[in-house]
Amino acid sequence: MAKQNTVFKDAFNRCLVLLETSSALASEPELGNTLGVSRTTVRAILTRLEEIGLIEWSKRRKVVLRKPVAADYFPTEETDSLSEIIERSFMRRILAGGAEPGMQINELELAREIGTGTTSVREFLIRFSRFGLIEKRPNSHWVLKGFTPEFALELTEVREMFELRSAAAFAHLQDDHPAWAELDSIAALHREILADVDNRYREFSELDERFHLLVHRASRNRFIIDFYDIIAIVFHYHYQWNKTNARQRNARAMEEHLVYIEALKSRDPARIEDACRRHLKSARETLLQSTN
Amino acid sequence: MAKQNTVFKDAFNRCLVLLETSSALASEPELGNTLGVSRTTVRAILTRLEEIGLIEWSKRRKVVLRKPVAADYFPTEETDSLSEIIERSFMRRILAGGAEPGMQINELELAREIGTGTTSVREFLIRFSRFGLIEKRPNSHWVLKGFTPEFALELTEVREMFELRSAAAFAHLQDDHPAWAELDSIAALHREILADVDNRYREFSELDERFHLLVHRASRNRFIIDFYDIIAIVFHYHYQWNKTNARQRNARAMEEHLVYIEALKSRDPARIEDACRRHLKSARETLLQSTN
DNA sequence: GATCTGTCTATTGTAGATAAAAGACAGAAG
DNA sequence: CTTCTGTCTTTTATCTACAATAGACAGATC
Repeated sequence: MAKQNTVFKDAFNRCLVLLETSSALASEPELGNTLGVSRTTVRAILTRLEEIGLIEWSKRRKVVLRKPVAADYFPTEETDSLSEIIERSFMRRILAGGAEPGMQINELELAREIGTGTTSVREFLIRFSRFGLIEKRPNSHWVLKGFTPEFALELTEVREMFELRSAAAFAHLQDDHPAWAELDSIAALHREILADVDNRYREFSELDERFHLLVHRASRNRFIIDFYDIIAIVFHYHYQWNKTNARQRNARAMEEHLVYIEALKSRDPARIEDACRRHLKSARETLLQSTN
Repeated sequence: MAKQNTVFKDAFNRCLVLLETSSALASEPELGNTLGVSRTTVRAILTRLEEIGLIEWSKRRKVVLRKPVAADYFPTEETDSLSEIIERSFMRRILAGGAEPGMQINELELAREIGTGTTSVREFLIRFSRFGLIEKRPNSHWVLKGFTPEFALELTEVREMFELRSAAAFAHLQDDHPAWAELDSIAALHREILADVDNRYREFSELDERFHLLVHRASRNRFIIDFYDIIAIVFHYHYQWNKTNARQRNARAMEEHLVYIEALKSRDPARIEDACRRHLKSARETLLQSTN
C-alpha cells in the first residue's frame, strides 16, 4: 500500500454520524468543509454511501434512503492514522514498562512490530525527538533517554516558568476576549464532573489539557504554546497507564483548577501566582511518582 | 544513489590533515575513534590512501610514502551531508529574501531545486518545524510563517527567561567545574579578537554560540539547552546574510560579553542579572532590525 | 453571477529497494 | 590475554514508485 485511506474512512464514519440525525446532505464543497476534507474525499464518501444503499446520488440530488446501522461504519482500528498508531504503540513501550534508559531503538524492528514501513517510523521518531525522551546518534541508532525523574523535573521546571508567565498574561486579556467565556465553560464542566466524580473522573485528562492549553495560549508565544504539546503528551499517556489513585488525584486537581480559575478571574497577580504555583506543585509530584 | 558517502569523504579529508603532520598511522580501531567513524569507514579510507599511492598498507604495517597534496582531498562540496545542504539552501531562501510569510512550501519542488529526493526534504522540514518558522497542514503543504518581528519577539522572550535562569545557575557551579575554565578561555578569545577587531570580527558568530551554549548548559535542563539550537540557527544565518554594521555590532556584543563574563565570575546574582539583561536587550534589537 | 459538479493534475504519505556505514565475531598477531 | 585484522551481518540514509488526498479549472445548474 502506498497510503492508507484513513482520512476517507474516518470522514466516512463522521458523515454517518451526521446522517443519524439529519435526513439531507449538503453540497459537496459544504460537506467537505464540515468534515474537514477535500472534495475528492467527499465524492469517495458519497460513492460508497451509494454503493451500500444508504443514499441515491445523482449530481445535486442526494436522497437518504435509510438510517445508517452499526455495520455501515468502518471499524475504529481502521480510522486511526498511521502516525497515531505508531505514537500509541511507541508510548506504550516506553511509558508502560520494560524500557530501560540507555536502550537502543531500532527503526526496522519497531517498524516490523507495528507492521508498517520504516519511513513512517523514522519520521515519527524525528518528530518525537523534540520531546526530549530520545536522542539520535547520527548514522546509527536512537537512544532512549527514558521517562526518568530527571526528565520529569526538567519538564516541570520549564512548565512552571511558562505557565506562571502565561497565567500572568491571562489577567491582562481584554474583557471581551473569547478566552473568558471558554474559561467559564471549563469551570462549569469542572463542577459538573466533580458532582459525579466517581463515574466521571476519567474525563479529567481531556479537560486538564483544554484548561492548561487555554492558559498557555494567553502568552501569545508560539514556543510556549508549542511546549505545551510535550506536557500534554506526557500527561495524556501518564493518565492512561497509571491508574493508581486516579479518582482521588483527579478530584484534587479539579479542586485546584477551580481555585486557579477563580484567581484568574480576579485578575489579582499575587492570587494568580499563588494558585498557579500550588497546582503546579502537586502536578509535579504526581508526575514524579510515576517515573522509574 | 541510496546513500551519499559523505561520511567517508569527510573522514578521508580529515585523515589527510592528520597525515600532514604525522608520519605514521594508528591501528584501525584507534583511527576510527580519532575520526569518529566506524572501522568499516576507516578501512575504506585506508584502501583509498593506498590506491592513490599515499601509503603502503598490509595488515598492521602502514607506511606513509609521501605527504598529501591539494589534489588528494575531496572537494569540500562533496563532504557536506545532505541535511546540511538542504538546511543551508532552505535557510537562504527564507532568511536571505523573497520569502513572504504565508507562502506555501512544496516538498517536491524544493527537492528538485536542491537536487535531492523528497524523503530527505520531508525529514528536514519535520526537524525544522520545531523552530517555529514553518507549520504543516496535514495531508497538504507546509506554510511558511516567516522570519517576522513577532517571531523575533517570541523567540527572544523565551530566550531571556531561559538565559536569565541559566546565568543564575552558573553562579552556583562548583569551583572545580570545567565550565569555569571554559569561561576563562572564552574570555581570553574575546580579548584577542577585540584587539584585532577589524580583521577578525567575523569570528564572533562562532564564539557567541560557544559562550551562550556554555551558559545555557549550566541550567542542566535538556529543554533549555535544546532551545538554544533555535537561537543558534537563527543567529548563525542571520550573521551570515546580514552584514550591515557587522563589525560595529560584533564589537559591541563582545564588550557586553566581557562584562557578562566578569559578572558570572563574581557570582553576584544582581550583577549577573544586570549584565545578562543588558546584553540580551541589545541582542534582541539586533535581531529585530533584520526581520521583515 | 454565484455556487455546484465533472474532470483532470499536483502533491503528499507510505512502502520497498539499495548503497553506505556501523558493528559483531572469530581467529591472528603482538 | 589484549588488541588487532578479516569477514560477515545488521542498520541507517536515501531514492523511486504509487495510491490517497488535495486542489484547480471549465462548463453546468440554480
